Amino acid sequence: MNTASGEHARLILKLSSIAPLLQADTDALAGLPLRTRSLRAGEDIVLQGDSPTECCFVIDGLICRYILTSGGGTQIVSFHIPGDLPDRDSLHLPHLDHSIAAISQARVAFIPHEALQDLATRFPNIAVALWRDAVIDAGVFRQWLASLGRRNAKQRVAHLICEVFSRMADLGLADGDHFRFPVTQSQLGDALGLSSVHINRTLQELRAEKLIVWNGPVVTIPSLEDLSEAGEFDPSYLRLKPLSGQQ
Amino acid sequence: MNTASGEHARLILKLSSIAPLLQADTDALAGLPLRTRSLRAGEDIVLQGDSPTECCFVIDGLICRYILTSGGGTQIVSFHIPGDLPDRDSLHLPHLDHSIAAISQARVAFIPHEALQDLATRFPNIAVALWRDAVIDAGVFRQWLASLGRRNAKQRVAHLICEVFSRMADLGLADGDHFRFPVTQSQLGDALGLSSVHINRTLQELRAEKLIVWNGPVVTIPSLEDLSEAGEFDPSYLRLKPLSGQQ
DNA sequence: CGTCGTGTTGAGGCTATTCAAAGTATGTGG
DNA sequence: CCACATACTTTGAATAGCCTCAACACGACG
Repeated sequence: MNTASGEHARLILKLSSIAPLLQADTDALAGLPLRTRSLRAGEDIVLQGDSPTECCFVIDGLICRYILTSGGGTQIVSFHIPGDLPDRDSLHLPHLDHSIAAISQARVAFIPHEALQDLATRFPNIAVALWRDAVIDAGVFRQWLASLGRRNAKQRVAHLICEVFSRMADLGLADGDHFRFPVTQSQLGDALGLSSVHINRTLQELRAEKLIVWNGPVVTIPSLEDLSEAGEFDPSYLRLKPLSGQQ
Repeated sequence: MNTASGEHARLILKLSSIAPLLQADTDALAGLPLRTRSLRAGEDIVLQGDSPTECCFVIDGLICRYILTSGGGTQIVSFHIPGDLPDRDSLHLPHLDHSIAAISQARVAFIPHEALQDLATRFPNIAVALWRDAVIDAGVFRQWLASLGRRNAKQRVAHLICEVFSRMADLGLADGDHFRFPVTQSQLGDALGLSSVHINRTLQELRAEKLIVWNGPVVTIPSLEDLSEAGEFDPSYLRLKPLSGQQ
């Protein structure tokens, strides 16, 4: 009925990589109304406390979710790359407990809650894909908790770089040993619970040890093995098990 | 068909508080095979790396999930009270990225993955309840991240106490202004990314300011308002919005 | 009675912070 | 093409928060 545009194709690709979808499922997804929007770097998409009526789907660029503390601090709780649905949970939340913003220049598409909710109700496979997507998210949160709670600055940076690289490589968004990660050192600090000054010194150490090369927005990882060891990174938490008893 | 035992009733109560269930849904839940087990304090239930074939449901006592770092550190990533399904996500994970253990003496029930998966497939309302349960979990993770990343020791302790108290009060497990929270100071440190020594001093401060009273396993909160302010705690992230377009 | 787990206290040290300033792009308007 | 503004990185110095190590107190328990 509806020819899938590039955006629809990307969404279908993403969800079908999480849970197996049938023709009927992908057809339904292809018919979703999408409203695309371009964003400047730093622009907010949804604010803490909002009750959005749409879900945001990342087409291009880097997006983050963050929480403001009353002392004026910022805690970035996740980074989102093309294919992600940063506020998938807003389907169920009365008020967002966090804001969503574009880190770099970005392009996103908005999907009305109603439409997505409707699909999730009528197409169980789609609901399962969204649910399972949330499960991966939770695994990432747990690893971040382990970083902020029990890893030192060098390990935190190394772990984060490994995580983002792995997720990008998975979707074909990395180019060999390097990838675009256009964050400032201050944003890195806000993600890892450190000051920008300390991030700067930690990056210098990592560079001196040839564990990373950071050129503008491009990060190069000479040896993923070495960096993984430095950040005690084990990628298994990023992958789901194949569905049993379904398909 | 099957008369719901106390355990089944508790599970049904919990899930129906998250998403509306119909008679058919609750009947199906009442028929779930449950294997109960008693645990000593400190006993592990599932280990990091395991591939459990059952989900664990908390009937009584305090349970936690934790991650071990290679340096020997422990990061507790969540506490679980009666009614919780600590390893609900194991339905989708090939290998657990964390361990689960009993903090206090506890009683849990195990539900085979197969049976729960089957119910989720056949009864969409049950799948939605489980999914939404995962969404709350994620909100709690985000708040923990904000604590570990951007709040000081006193705020972290205050926030955690408020969170656990609120969750318990919600389920009728708190008694007025006090509740059972049988954690050691060392475990508190492992949850909040602090040393037990520093937890000890922080608790002394909070006691001196009459923000908490800690008597053995029982915590009393003289003024929830004051403690919430000290921990910049806002309970709204613990609650879901009512489902629209479904019932 | 000794042992173990837990809470408490002190001293010293390290990690990371804050404040401050200077250096380096990059862009903008005249 | 220069003057200027803005954003980000880098460096230094002083300080604070939290950690580690160590010791001791106390109750529970075999």
